[in-house]
Amino acid sequence: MNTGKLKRLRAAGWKAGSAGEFLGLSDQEAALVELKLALVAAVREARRKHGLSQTDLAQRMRSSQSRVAKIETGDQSVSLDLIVRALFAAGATRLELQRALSTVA
Amino acid sequence: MNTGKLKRLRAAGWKAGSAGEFLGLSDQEAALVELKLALVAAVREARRKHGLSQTDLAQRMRSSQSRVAKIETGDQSVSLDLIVRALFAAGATRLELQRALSTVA
DNA sequence: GCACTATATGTCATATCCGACATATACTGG
DNA sequence: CCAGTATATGTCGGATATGACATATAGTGC
Repeated sequence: MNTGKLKRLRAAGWKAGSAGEFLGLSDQEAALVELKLALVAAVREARRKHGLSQTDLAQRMRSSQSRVAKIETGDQSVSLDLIVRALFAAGATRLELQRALSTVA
Repeated sequence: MNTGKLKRLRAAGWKAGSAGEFLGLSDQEAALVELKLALVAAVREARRKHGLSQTDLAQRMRSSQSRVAKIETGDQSVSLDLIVRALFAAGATRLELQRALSTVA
């Protein structure tokens, strides 16, 4: 077996670390979830701003109405990629994307 | 009759089925690719800034060195979700993420 | 009540992504 | 040269996300 690799991994450890640096994975995942929620809100806003229905947006993304609904309701099966694609397809600009990120708690 | 909606669409320059829609999709995809590349650069920057090797970062993300390498080389198998998770795991703040987005062409 | 539109929810086959592993390259200090 | 470290690339089985479809709910105009 490859114990050498394990040793190297252990030796490498978690560098750059004061105690506070030892952030749990859950914190990172919480940040990602909050980020997604902020963008999801931006999608709905951008879509309505441009007078599009979910079906309209779905066509622009080459997706389906049900998937757009899942995007906007924060369904856990929806990736960040899809959210951002929806945002652009809904006519949001990069600046609006940045602005949406500012609203993250 | 729901002509109000059509008016709003036209006013916003969003006629369904127009040539602009065709171009729109490739523009949207180009925007997503550029966005990913900007974040990928930010990952490498944040990782080095905190003195982490790819293996270190992989441990923090509960991933593998090879996947981190793929993230940083812009491998097409890497999702935006994973890039952002890497960014946070590398110790980047939400502000740094926003700043990275500002560098998109 | 009925037809129409918009949005939400559940399911499913398949497409895409993931971690892991092997391995390659390159750079470093004995 | 050799051993150790860092990064890159190819592959693969299993995990997750996707579009599509059916269907549900709710609102509007007739």
